[in-house]
Parts: sequence; C-alpha cells; structure tokens
Amino acid sequence: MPDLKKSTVQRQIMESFFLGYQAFTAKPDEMLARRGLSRVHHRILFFIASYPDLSVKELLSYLGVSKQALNTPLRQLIEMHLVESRTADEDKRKRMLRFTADGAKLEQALRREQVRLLERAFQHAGEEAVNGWLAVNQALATGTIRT
Amino acid sequence: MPDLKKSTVQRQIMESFFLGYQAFTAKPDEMLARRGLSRVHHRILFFIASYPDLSVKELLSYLGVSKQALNTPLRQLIEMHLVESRTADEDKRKRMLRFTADGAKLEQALRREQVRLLERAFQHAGEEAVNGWLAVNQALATGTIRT
DNA sequence: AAAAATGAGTCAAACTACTTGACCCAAATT
DNA sequence: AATTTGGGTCAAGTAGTTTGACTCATTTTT
Repeated sequence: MPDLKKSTVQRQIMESFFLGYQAFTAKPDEMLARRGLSRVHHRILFFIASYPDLSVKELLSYLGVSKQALNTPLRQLIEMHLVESRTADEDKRKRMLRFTADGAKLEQALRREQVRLLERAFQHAGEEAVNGWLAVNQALATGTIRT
Repeated sequence: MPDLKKSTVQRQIMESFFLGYQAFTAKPDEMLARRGLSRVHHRILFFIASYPDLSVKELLSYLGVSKQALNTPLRQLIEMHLVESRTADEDKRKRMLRFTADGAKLEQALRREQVRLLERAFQHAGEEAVNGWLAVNQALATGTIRT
C-alpha cells in the first residue's frame, strides 16, 4: 500500500489513472477515426447498446449535450446505416433508436478491443486485483456520500 | 469475479470505469471553471508540478498538442501569476516553467480534492481493493504503447 | 566567422464542435 | 381548441484546435 500522504505518490496514482483511462479509449478512438467518427459517436453507440430502443430525449439526457450537438453525429450514424430510428407505437412523436446489423457489429468490435485490453491488464494483475479495481471504480462512480 | 463473457457485464464494467473517471475530474473541472480555466490548464499545472522547471518544449511533448494550442492557456496562467517562466542558465533560449506561490497553492487544492475523492472510495472498498485498483491501472497505463 | 538548427513566440486562416435562441411540424395532453 | 411535448432545423456566436509562415535570440555545426 503506497503512502497516500506523499504528494509525489498522489501524482503518480493520478497519473496512472489518467494514462490507464487514455489507453482504454485510445483503440476505439482510432477505429472510429478511420471511419470519420469520434468519441461522441462512440458514446451514442454505447447508450444504444445499453438501452436498445431508447428515445432521442433519453439519449440526450444521458449524453448531457444540446439536441443541436447531437443532431449531426446521430444523423451521420443513421446515414451510414449503423443506427436506425423507428417511430414508437405508443407515442408516434418518439423515435426509438436501435442498431442495424452493421451498427451492432461495430459496437461489438469496439467493445471487444476494450475488453481485450482490460483482460490483458486483469491477467497481469490477478483476480484479486480485478475485484478491487471494479470495487473502487464502482465506489468512485456512485459517488460515495456526495457532500 | 463477474463473468467477463457477458456483453451486459462488459458494458457495466466499462460504464463504471467511465463514470469513475468522470467523477475523478469533475471537482477540479468545476474549481478551474470558477477561475475561467479549463482542463488544459489543469494538465499544464499537473506537469509543472510533476517536473518543476521543465521547458516549454518538454511540456508540449507531454501534452501532445501544437505550440499554438499551448500558447493561450500557458500565457493566461502566467498573466494570472500562477506560473512563471525563467530563462535557463545553460541555454538562454529555453524557458523553465515553475509555480508561483499561488500556483503551487492552486495545484495543491486541486490535488487535495481528487485525493479526498479517492480516499473516500478507497475507504469504502478496503485496502486490498486499493492495491488491486492501483495494479490494474498501472497495467493499463504501461500496457499500451502509443501507436 | 558564417551558416544552420533550435527554442520560444506570434499572426493568420481554416476547421470542428459546441452553445443559445428562434423557429417548424406532428402528435399527444389538457 | 389550446397547449405541451418530442423531434428536427437554421443561424449566429464562441472556443479550441490545426497547419503554415514568419520573427527573434541563442546555440550548434561546418
């Protein structure tokens, strides 16, 4: 256990978190860039994968951007036949977003690369470490007792 | 140990990594925003803290941006008397960057908040988990060489 | 000593990505 | 019938980035 009181140790911990996250996003960034896509597209794909048939409004609230900012990248994904929007039955104003076959394939490819990277790090660090890594990320993500 | 073969589990792991990193950067982002500064400024401060008296060229290579992109935020930090640039003795073309007293104080304040957040998550997850978290981050950070 | 290279800095143009504000349309709600 | 909502678009403004060209002082090479 490193000494969390030392500022140099603190910076090293922060740096490896930063670099680890960088590494985690580097490969998908590169794969998307080859298709002229960016990280916003990746986030869109992620949420469509996580919540299939979600509406545009829901997607907007997840992304936390203006609808004008979403407009272009989402339209691109639709024009590239990676995502399709169908009007919902219960409410015909709503558009439900889901993958086309190609879109699902791309999302899988992106995720596969990220999982591959994680698995290699996991294998190197050991099972006990993995559980710890997950637990700390979980604690950070859920904001343990926000003031 | 979660089942890494399941795509929903994979996405949950990726999501908590993403959200954890978000949480990690949120507080400094907000503190900097109050002063009209952004994440680039934070990165500049981080590298000056890690490598005091580094040159502009070194800083550029760490940041991986063009010198035109660095120009504005660095000048702002200097004008706000958070950073000072002194010409190096060995090579009078070089400018060595270091903190002023105020700059050092700001860097400490930013780091303190991030460490506080980490400590809370660490406390929640336990010492064993912390070591695992650090080990996996380390593996991720060093595992992927920039292509 | 002259020429070339280097570190730092600036100006300009182009591009990307985001914002807010103002609209439009169709469908749902009141 | 009137209002609200979900989705979409146009426009102007802002921020941040890039590449390219150039200056200036200093150091290195020839």
